[in-house]
Amino acid sequence: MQSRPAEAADGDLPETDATVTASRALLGIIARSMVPALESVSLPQFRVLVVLSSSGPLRMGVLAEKLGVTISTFTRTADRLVTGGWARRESNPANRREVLLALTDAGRGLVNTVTEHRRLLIEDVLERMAPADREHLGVALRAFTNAAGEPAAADLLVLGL
Amino acid sequence: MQSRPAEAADGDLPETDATVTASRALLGIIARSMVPALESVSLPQFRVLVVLSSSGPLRMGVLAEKLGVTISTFTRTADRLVTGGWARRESNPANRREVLLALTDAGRGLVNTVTEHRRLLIEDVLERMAPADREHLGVALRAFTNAAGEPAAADLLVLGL
DNA sequence: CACAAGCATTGTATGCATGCAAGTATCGCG
DNA sequence: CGCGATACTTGCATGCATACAATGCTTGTG
Repeated sequence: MQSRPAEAADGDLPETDATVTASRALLGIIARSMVPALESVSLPQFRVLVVLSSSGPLRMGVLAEKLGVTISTFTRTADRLVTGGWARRESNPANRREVLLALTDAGRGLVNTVTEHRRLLIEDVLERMAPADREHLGVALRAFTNAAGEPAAADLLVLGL
Repeated sequence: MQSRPAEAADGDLPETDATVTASRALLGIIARSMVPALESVSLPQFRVLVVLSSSGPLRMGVLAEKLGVTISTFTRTADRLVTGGWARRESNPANRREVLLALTDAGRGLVNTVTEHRRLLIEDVLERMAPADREHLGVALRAFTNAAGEPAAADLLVLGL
């Protein structure tokens, strides 16, 4: 019934457990940082805001593609974001059949709030660590990130960021 | 437009960036590990399975409470899980107005698959790190987890685990 | 035993996400 | 200039999540 720490299988590294556990802590932080935003917009909607905030205005079709939904689906999502005041439709003067979706200040603010909140929470934890541990963590995490490679953007979007 | 690494505010620790970045890598892993499961059940449904897998059978009301939804909402969710073969309703002989929800083997298997997949992905990354970095990571992550404290179960549930 | 309290399911209704198919406006090429 | 291709939007339909109110058993207590 319980999730025992696995009977130390063959290839098991002793660090695996620590990492799995830490990932839960980190997840808790990430989740907590998103709660306020999710009271304003849905997860799929928030994903759109995140994408826009790191890319700038994009065409409807491109966004639909990035999010892995059909264009028609995305049209409604965009409708809701626009209605909510989080995003704005802009027409491209150079090609009037294209519609660009852009963040409003409110939309950008929502994403920034989450990002900053998350930073604060993480910093909070770091500040409670011994300086030596903290330094080691910095070095080791860089190595970890390196070894992990770029998380496919699509993967991250599964969970909304 | 871009998410600049913040203009090195006052209290900023140099490790914050590394941690934020690593958290993205970790999130990518977690997300990827869940993708297969999410093709079978929805996120809210998966959360139920996760809770059950670490607690054993629970009463409907308790589960609804844990998930932060009304009992009526949860009844339907349970319906879907039962229909899908992931969970089973059991009546408590000792108190026949109570209904327990329990994982089926399929349900337990689904959760285990995700957990194991996640472990594998993490181990994969760790194996690509220099042994020294890996050791440091282990030590430092334990300290991090410690400093972070137990992530409130409710927080974790926001993202489905 | 009768009745209030406890526990879950059902009826009803809303909103979001999603997709297929049809419709509309615009562009670009011949 | 006209017609096929592009880029979105709309109509229509489904499924999930959600909640409030009403209903139906069960328990426990007086």
